[in-house]
Amino acid sequence: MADKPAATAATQEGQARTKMGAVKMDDIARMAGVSKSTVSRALSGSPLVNEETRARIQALVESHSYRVDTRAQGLRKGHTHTIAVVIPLLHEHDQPISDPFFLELLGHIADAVADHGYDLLLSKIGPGRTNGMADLVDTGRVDGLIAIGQSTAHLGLERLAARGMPLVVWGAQLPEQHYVTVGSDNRAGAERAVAHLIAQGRRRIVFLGQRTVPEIRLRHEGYVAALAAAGIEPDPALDVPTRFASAAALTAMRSLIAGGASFDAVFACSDVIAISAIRALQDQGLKVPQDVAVVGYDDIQMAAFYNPALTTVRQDTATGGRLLVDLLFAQIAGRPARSVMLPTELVVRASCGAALSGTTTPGSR
Amino acid sequence: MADKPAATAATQEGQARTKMGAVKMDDIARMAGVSKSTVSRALSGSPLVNEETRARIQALVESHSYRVDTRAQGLRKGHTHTIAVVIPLLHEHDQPISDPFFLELLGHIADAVADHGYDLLLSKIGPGRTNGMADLVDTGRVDGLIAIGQSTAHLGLERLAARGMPLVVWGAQLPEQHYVTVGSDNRAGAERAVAHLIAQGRRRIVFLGQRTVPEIRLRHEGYVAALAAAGIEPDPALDVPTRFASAAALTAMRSLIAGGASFDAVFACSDVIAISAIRALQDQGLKVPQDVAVVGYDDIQMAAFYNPALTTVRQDTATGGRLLVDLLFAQIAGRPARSVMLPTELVVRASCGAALSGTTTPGSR
DNA sequence: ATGAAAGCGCTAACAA
DNA sequence: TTGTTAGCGCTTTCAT
Repeated sequence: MADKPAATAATQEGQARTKMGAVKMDDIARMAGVSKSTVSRALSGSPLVNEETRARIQALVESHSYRVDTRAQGLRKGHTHTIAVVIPLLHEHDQPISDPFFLELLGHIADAVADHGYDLLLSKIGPGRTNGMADLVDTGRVDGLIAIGQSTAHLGLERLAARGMPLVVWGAQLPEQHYVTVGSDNRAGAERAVAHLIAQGRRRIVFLGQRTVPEIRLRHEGYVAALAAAGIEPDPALDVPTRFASAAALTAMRSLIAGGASFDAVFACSDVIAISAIRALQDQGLKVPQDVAVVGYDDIQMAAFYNPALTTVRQDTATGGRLLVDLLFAQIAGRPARSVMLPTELVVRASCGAALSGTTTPGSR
Repeated sequence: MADKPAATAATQEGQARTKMGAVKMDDIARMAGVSKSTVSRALSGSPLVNEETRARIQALVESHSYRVDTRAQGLRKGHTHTIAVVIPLLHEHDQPISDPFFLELLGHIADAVADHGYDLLLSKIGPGRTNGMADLVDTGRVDGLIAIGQSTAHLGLERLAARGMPLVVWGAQLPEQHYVTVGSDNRAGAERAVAHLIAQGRRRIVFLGQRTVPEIRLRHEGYVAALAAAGIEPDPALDVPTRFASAAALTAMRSLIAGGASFDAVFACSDVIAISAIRALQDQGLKVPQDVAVVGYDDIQMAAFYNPALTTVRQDTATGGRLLVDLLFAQIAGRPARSVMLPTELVVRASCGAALSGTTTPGSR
């Protein structure tokens, strides 16, 4: 590890940097026999620079693999070319949760951000400290914020938006809300899923999810609406709160079963929760979907591969992620941005006990 | 959304910013009746500043919620206080994969980075373009790099390390390698798992994973070693390459079955792959573990909740993530850093058909 | 078509 | 203990 660099160093004649002392715009200028300003212009594609000069500069830039210092550039131009993604739920109870849904969404956001030529800062700021989010832009680290899940931060988010901070959040669209959200139609998605369960002849349907989260509250409304449409009175005993982690869901389901509750279906507020619930049911010798039908939410990749394959409400993370980013850039550019509610799709597979002839298996369609 | 800010604005007397025009250090200095330098000193906890002055400055800073501009600070001090995490596999074939293992590791890295008071830049640079990684630090965007999975970028990573760039990669420890890695003992982990399968009486064991990835190659070595120890000759027909995505694994497994291969166990190179494989087996009416025993790798949270619960080789993402970060900071500080190989643990659950009396179910221990 | 000079917001000598 | 003066590396008037 000692001589290799030296050897390489001897190769290039200019040898800009061996380890430190990166080449700067001034250096390129000197070598090209022009001024800093000209180099700057050449690099930013200004038309007021001689083609020949530009070529000479380009060559130098290449051969020395010079890159403009974005930090200095940003300081001068007043922006950062990076946006932050904040995932409150990433640190539920100081333990990273690992819901695949987040990574899927994050992946799409990363793509979209990169397409705009921006960098992405991932922040672990919790929902409690929205001023932490504000700092991110106040200290000139990012140009805007994307929050995934409003969680309990609603008020804080309102404050940020009121301050004119570029901000888009993935989550529920609340009444009287002043910040921009992108999210699926939680109410309709849940209603549709529960209606489907009812159509299968299920009547005692468990609601598995924590209603303190705005999106979950909307899903609960959909649940209630579907029941109402069928003339069913919601039973409080079947309203089971649980966090998004597998273990929490398992525990919740187990104690429901232990409590002797009677039910024939479960509407779980995420696929991860659904999977844990199924596990708990099977452990007790209950068959899914025969004894208990289960529907999840999200349609994470693994949903199709579980056994039984999971019926679930698909959230379109691809267009969601892109929209999140587009709306943020609109705000940064000073253009108006309006909240968007994405339609959901009920993906019927085996776990809900629907027309088994049509069981959707991955790859089979 | 129009009058709220105005109302709030009237509340605070100083009213630093309504929307733009963030307050700067100069402003605080003027208000405090001191110079910029004094403010700078006060804020950085310098001992050469009068306590009373410091208090006055602090008060102003609070009331105007002033934050120093990290971009300017970094420009001056020569660092960025942010490090980049590059996940090559995040964009296999232009499609984001969503292996929970990555999120778990990423979460721990995020924690550790935050503990150091640094920011985390998430980059989608692919394994092919390691010069893209170099740019990240050359353009002054980050102080160092963490690559998750060396994938096919080995040579590029070597070059970066040779240039003296702070870099740590999660992956396999290759011979003659000049960059620092953190990773589990892939060879031993795989060997142990396969040996366990053999101990259950299985002899025809499928290897499910792509050997072009260094870590997978090591796992294959372990697989071969375990077979050899039992006097079993590896059958090339049972060496099934597959990418990390669920769909790819499903396809691979299906065509193996369709090809009429005979086998009684599967060693899958990730839990996601294992789950898809089980799905494929069950679709064909094969029982797991009775007909085919399956072992996975990673021990993602969901492994315990699958049906059957997955026997798997646990990789300790918590200490892995922390180590990755610690070693990177060591390099940044100019301290020496040595590669670390983490021990793995075989977590025996139902899918491998081991002593079923002891089936490990989540929460039951 | 190019150069000189003035900053972007901050820190770090060097003085006082 | 505090202020003054230079920059960090770049962009951008304003001249030429």
